[in-house]
Amino acid sequence: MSPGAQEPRQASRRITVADLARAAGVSRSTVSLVLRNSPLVKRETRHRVEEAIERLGYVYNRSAANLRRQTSDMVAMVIHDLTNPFFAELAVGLEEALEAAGYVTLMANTGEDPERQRRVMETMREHGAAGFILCPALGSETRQIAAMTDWNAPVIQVMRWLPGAGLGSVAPDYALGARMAVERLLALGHRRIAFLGGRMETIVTTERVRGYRAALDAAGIAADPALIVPAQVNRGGGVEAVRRVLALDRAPTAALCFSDVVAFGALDALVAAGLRVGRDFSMIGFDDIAGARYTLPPLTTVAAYPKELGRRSAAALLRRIADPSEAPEDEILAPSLVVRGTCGPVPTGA
Amino acid sequence: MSPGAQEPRQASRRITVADLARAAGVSRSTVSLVLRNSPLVKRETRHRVEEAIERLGYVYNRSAANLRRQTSDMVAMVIHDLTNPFFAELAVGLEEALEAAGYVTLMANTGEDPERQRRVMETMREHGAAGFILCPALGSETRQIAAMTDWNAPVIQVMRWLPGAGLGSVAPDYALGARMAVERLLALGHRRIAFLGGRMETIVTTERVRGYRAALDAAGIAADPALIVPAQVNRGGGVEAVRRVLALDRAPTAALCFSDVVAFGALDALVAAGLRVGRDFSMIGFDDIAGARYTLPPLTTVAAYPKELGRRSAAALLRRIADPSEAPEDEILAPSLVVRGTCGPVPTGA
DNA sequence: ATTAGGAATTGGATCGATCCAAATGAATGT
DNA sequence: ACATTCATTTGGATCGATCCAATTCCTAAT
Repeated sequence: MSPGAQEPRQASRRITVADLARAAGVSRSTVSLVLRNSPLVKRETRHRVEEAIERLGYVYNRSAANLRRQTSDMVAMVIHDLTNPFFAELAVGLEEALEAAGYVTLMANTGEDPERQRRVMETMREHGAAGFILCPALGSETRQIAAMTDWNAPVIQVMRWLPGAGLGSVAPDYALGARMAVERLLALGHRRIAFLGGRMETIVTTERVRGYRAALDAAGIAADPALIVPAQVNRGGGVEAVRRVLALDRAPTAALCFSDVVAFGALDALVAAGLRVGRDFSMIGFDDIAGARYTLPPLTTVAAYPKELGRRSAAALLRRIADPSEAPEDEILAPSLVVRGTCGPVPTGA
Repeated sequence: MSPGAQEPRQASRRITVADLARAAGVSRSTVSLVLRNSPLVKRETRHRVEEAIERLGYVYNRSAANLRRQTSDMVAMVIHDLTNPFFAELAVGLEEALEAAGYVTLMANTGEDPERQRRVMETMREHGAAGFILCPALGSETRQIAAMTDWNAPVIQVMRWLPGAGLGSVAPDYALGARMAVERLLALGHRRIAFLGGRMETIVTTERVRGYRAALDAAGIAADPALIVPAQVNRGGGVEAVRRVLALDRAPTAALCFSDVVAFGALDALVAAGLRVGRDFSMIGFDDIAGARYTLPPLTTVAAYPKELGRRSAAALLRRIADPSEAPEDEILAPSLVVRGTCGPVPTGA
């Protein structure tokens, strides 16, 4: 290529309905009807317009259409941590359902920063998002979130929720899930059962601990505070928490982990300590993320169905968009216990 | 609440610049100047308008503004698998950088479906996305992707790329990373080194295998085809691949895994087989995702810096948006080897 | 030939903000 | 008092598609 022969980008004017109208010899109105698949247009006219669309390489402008129609086909998804596999799966289920319904997804990751959360939600509002799926960042102020009720776009909280925000939510029954898990361990004869990982500032943790306590209570066992070990919600947290409880005078024989990811770390730490998981020590995770079935032994866990949760929240949001007068609902999904290989009867020595 | 007392949602008309103008006793133009922080408006006028904004609860309409200005502040991010932690981290870095630059992110997960990919990209185009970040689904047709060059919005491919699409890309130097890893293993005395996981249909895999081969070649070692074991890119794949190579007549003493996630599974399988990783068997992962530092022993791996990759691709895209005449570039990031605990000298018995 | 009725099409106004050229206001200099 | 300059402000047109009421075109019935 000769020097300076840089092809200047042809800044050709955008093709609009007016251009199509001219090319097809009809009015803008007719073109618009064709674009929206109206049955009003004569077959032959439709063909002429479609031919023009093809020939001129027309691209429909959704923003312009939405402006005029006073509608929106964008939904905002505001998540606090997409690198958490649970949320990633949720996000995928959500996006899939929204796409199928003809919506596009505006995504933002807040990284647990309430200020960033406020900012991105404001921006998305200015973009005219038809609705919001929100997993609130830690430290979100109820007052601020509750103020969204008069944003005239519905909001659904997922996974976490702010009590009293009055917005509607979709989440698993954490307490029930934890209770089911602990009951299983109790049935296997375990009496010293730990709760590993999680942060007591989050409702997700407090709910799970509540279920854990309820199961012990029901069995007439006093919960030992030393066996409740909050820790980071990642592999490191699991390793750390296991080390902590194994150092105890009377170590537990079983544990419910805050999440599968924590359980992964816990598993590693137990193996490193020379314990055979499923025989010397029993363990249950929470979430049933995709990786859970591949640990060795495969992880017994409380399935929270993240993808399904995403689909449900999409459905709930779309319902509210379709009929805004409908009152916000709190949808609670029943978890189930997926029994794999990490649990066994309490060791005789213990 | 008495029956039928359902508060009808106040469908109050949207507040517009015209309303503000009326309320503040100025023209629409002046209001618009205030909204855009123009230095032209007198301080006192600005205050009056700002007061009106506050009082009426005005919400800026970005779509309308973008329509008139013939610009867009939306960027499309089309990813094939968000549940892969590597991509999740990449997505987070990307979104963070875009948000900081004042853009919002349109997100879609294609789940490796080229047809869905085509569909969502078309939709995002109709929404007027200013640019595209694309991690192409397996089986994407080069022809179709290459056609995006005249979409008049820049496209950057991340992680994967279609050779000859002429679009620009950002990716780590996979071959170099693999080569570095294998060279390390060679330096430790290993001679039978496996490559575990990956799918030969993806360029990511072929590039990594290329680097693996190059290192062996340079050391004068003939690559044994039996030691190259493609497998699913998840924990299960790692477990499977390890089982396969351990069953070999002459099992390897070390392995480079396609990714960290594969390495997680491989680690489990090695431990289950009674091998002490880092002593009896050496292993290197690829990616350095957040979980890599928490395995036991901590995983030695090739760092590909997913978050940084996200930031880089955002930067590259923004550059191209700012100056579309700039030619597409292929940006290749140097990986580095993060040495942790999974490698050691070749066992004497071997 | 005329009319009625449905099918198909259309022009002009509209959604909300911005651009542009032009007008107004205030302040200074002669 | 008048011209000149600079700082502010402004109406009307515009971005691209859609709505609406009204019109034109057909076909069939009288």
